[in-house]
Amino acid sequence: MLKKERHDFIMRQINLHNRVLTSDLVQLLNVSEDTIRRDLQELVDENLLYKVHGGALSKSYHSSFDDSTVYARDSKIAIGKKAVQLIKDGMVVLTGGGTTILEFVKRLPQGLSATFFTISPLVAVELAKYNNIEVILIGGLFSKNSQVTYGGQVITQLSEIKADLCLMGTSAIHPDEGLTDTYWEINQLKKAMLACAKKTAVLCISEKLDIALRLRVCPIESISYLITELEVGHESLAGYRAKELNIL
Amino acid sequence: MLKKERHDFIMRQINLHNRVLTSDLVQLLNVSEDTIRRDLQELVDENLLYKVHGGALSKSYHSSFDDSTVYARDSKIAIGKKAVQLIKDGMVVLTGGGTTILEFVKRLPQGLSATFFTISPLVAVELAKYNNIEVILIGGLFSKNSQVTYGGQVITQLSEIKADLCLMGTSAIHPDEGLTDTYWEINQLKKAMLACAKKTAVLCISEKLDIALRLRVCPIESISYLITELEVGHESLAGYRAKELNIL
DNA sequence: ATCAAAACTGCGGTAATTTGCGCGTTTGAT
DNA sequence: ATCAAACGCGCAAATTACCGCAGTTTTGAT
Repeated sequence: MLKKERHDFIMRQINLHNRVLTSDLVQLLNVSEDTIRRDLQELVDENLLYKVHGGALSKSYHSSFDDSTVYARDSKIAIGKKAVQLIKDGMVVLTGGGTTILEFVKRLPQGLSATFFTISPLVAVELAKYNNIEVILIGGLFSKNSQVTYGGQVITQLSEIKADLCLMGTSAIHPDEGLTDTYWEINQLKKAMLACAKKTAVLCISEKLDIALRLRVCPIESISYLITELEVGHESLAGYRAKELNIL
Repeated sequence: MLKKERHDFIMRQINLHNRVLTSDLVQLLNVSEDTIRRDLQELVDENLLYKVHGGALSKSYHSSFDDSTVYARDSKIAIGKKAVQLIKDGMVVLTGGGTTILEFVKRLPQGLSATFFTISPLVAVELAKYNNIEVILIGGLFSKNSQVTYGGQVITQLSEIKADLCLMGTSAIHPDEGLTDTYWEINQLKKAMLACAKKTAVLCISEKLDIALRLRVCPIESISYLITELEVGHESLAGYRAKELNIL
């Protein structure tokens, strides 16, 4: 393999995953560590990436402030990490959109082999960074507010899917009222998503607990897992524990 | 064997494999290394390939790996501005993906009222910033390389659309060979896109001119507009002017 | 057809690039 | 504090690139 090809390969990995480990590159490209280190140094000289102990990082990754402006990001990261535990090799997963789901996707293990359906373009782009994940983006009208696809076409396509697990963010959850939402279309969408998955996990930062909105998506019993940033035994979750859904 | 024959042979290898090793060419063509090196140098002078230590790489191959900093961004912005002129209120537009298309979208007038179909999640997200544009994202398998949806489902959905204009980026364009591409799936996709639009505009930075890859998408006659960053009268476009497509 | 100029090719010698390895140093986690 | 992993530096071997030269072929004009 020519040096230029290695450089291109490395840059591709960087653009795809925002980071790369020296040891991984050694295996993937089948050259010595020294060569990789020299390659990385040359790419640094060309101002194309940052080098760190153990590998390299994307330049744009650091300069993009997108992440830091995410509301309650720490909570969402914690939720994302917990949600990752539910994912096993070979699973068919359906996800919604939203910043919480996005944090979850970013924390999936590199080698994971699975199939993901999603209605969120941003989630799809993030999922595409994993080599062994097949990504199917469900198309339809694109919602400017929620940044997900919706409408009849989406619901029709959902009805043809059978997923092992559905992961969705939430607008509001309440022990008695269950999942609720404000917009009719989103409401319909969530119902369709629930219907096509064996199990459903709801990702929910604690401040959205105990709230009920106008439109009912489903009763609390339809949910398999509730994932918040709180400890499992936290008192705020008492009302949900009584409903015998799994709390993570 | 004549020099011209060697050059053709080398270019064929390049278009086929995107790369070629000097040592291989020495064996295949049964000439000295110096001759090969001189051949490669001449092809570089003709702007047909990149020479690297140990061999040469295809130009289009190289540009298909976009750097994190958008490659040739200024050119793409210029192309985007020209493409905007083709868009009128009420139009139904179909777009592909890629950084050039993205620059085009960013330069649409704010008040524009139109319907956009797209196979690119990133384009969809960008289009969603316009209040009066209806965005329909065409769903399907998501390509990790091209960052667009593809596959049978996409093609089926495309067949149900009738668009006024199709805007697509390009891997390579050639006066005689027309539009060509390297990947089968993308090739099929582009054919389907062409088929469902009344007119097609190809957005193409000048360095992708006069290149032919393995798979044929369509002859030059199927294209309505060719948009490059060059002036309309630029000499590089002479071969295309003869084909009576509109050059912007 | 003939001859000179230009182009092409291979060869020898030299310079530059690339790569892997050894080895002492630095780094980061426990 | 300690230790393994990661790092950087210099060196040597191998490969590749470059330069000038000479022999051969092609070109083009008479």
